[in-house]
This record gives sequence, C-alpha cells and structure tokens, in this order.
Amino acid sequence: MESARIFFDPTCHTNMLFLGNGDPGFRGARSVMNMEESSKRRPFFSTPEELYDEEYFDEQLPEKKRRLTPEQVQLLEKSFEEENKLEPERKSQLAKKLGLQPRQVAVWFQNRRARWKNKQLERDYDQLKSSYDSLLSNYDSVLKENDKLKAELLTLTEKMQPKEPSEETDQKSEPLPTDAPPCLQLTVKVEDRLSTGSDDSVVVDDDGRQLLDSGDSYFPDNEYPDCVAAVDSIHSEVDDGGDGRRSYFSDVFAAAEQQEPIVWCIWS
DNA sequence: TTGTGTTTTATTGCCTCC
DNA sequence: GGAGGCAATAAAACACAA
Repeated sequence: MESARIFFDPTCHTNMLFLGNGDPGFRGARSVMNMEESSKRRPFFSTPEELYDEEYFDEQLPEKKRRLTPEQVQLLEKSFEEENKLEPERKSQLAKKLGLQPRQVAVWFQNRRARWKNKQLERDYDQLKSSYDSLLSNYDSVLKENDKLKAELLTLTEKMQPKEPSEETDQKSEPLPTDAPPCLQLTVKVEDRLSTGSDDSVVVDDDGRQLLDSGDSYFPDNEYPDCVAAVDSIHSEVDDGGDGRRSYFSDVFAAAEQQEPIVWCIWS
C-alpha cells in the first residue's frame, strides 16, 4: 500500500507531494509534485487522509519540477568542492540547512558528479588532442629532417667518388675494405638505412622517448644481436633545447669524427 | 510567440559492497 | 537483502534566435 505525504519547502515557498513509502527521501519515491499554483487556491494538506479525500486530487497533475534557488545551489557547490561524496550525516545536515529533502540533496550530488565527470572527460580529450597535434607536428619535422639528410648524404657520397671511370666501376662491384675510414663506412650504412623500406614512421613510447622501428630498438636485433645499440641519444626538436636544427644523428657523426668507439653495423 | 537546443531535477534499473 | 553509486533516460525549466 502506497502512502502520500506533503511537505513544505521553505526555500521555494511551495508545497511538495511525495507518493511512496512515507519517506519523501526514500529511494523508491515515485513522484514529486510542486503545488505552488494549487496551494494558492486551496488549503495546505497535512495528512495522506486529507489528500486522498480531495476530489480534485487528479487536477493538479501533471507534477512540476522546481529548480533550486541560487543560494541553495551555491551552498551545494561549496559542499561539493569540499567533498564530492555524501555521507548520510552530511546529507541530513545539508538537507536541513537548505530546507530540502535528503533525497534531493543526494540526487543533486549524483547529478553534479555526473556533470563533473563529463567535464573531466572533455578536459582529458583536449589534453590528448593537444599532445597528438604536437607529436604530429614533431613527426613532420622528423620527416623533413630525414629528407634533408638523405640529400646531404647523397651529395657527400658523390663528392667522394673517384674520378677515373675505370676505377668507378670497380668501386661499385667491390665492398669497402674493412680498414676503410669509419666516416666512410658510416656514410654508407646510414644512407642505406635511410633508404630502406617505405615506412618512415616514428614510434614514441610512453615516456616520450622515440622508439625506432616497431620495437624498442631501431636495430634488427634478432639478425644482428651483437650490433644493438641504445638510441637514447636521438633527440626531438621540441625537447632538444638547442638551435632546433640539430640532426638526429649528430651524436653518431660527432663520435665518428672524434674516432670514438662506436658500434658498426653493416646492412646488406 | 514559437520552435529548438541546453541545463537541471528526478526516476529507473542494474551493480557492488557490507 | 538493504543502501548507495552510476548510467541512461524522461521531462520540466530555461535560453535564445527567428
């Protein structure tokens, strides 16, 4: 058997009707009715019996919603800022203070949490999009730098070719001597590597460090287990902090020029 | 004034926890 | 099993352009 109760909302100066188990704040309350208009025309009901005796009970349907006053919202917002979850004691205190039903306070917090979550999702999306745009821009720079280096290497290689035509053919067919200068070996290696394959993708891991190839290393370590080198020295133009035109391979070239020991890998 | 989109209040159903 | 949380949704209230 369902019961009904009417209570006075002092903040809205309206009478509210709850149909339910007797507690307007209970979970199963099925309807809330604003009786502002009707209360002007008839006396205030205080008991379910009086209510059900009214022959015009049905006339006040459909029920209306009443918005909270700015003062109520302000206090609720302040409370939400302190703690977005509502323990029963605080709920009762707030309800009493605001002249609302505890259920209304609970509903307000629930809806407020949902709104906060949506905003948070929007913020997260904006942040991710910003990161993505930044990475994309960086990636484009890498591609341009790559093309530039390729052209540069090609020019340098051509300049290093012997001038006699007979020797030129010999150079093409024979591999470089093992005691060739490191800078020459490096030129060949880097050029070959730069021109292999069509996927110029740059992979970046969680830490923002650029990973080469699909794994953590650019080098095909299963084929050349002894030739795997860390690639931490590769920089992006963004985090470089330098002049912004630093080559990604500048560390390697510098090492070669200084005759520092480096790992040599020859691609076939 | 009216149509339409947005915000707010409230309900319902499902899930988890104690 | 009851209490409380959340997602989805309804519907009233509100804002605003045409």
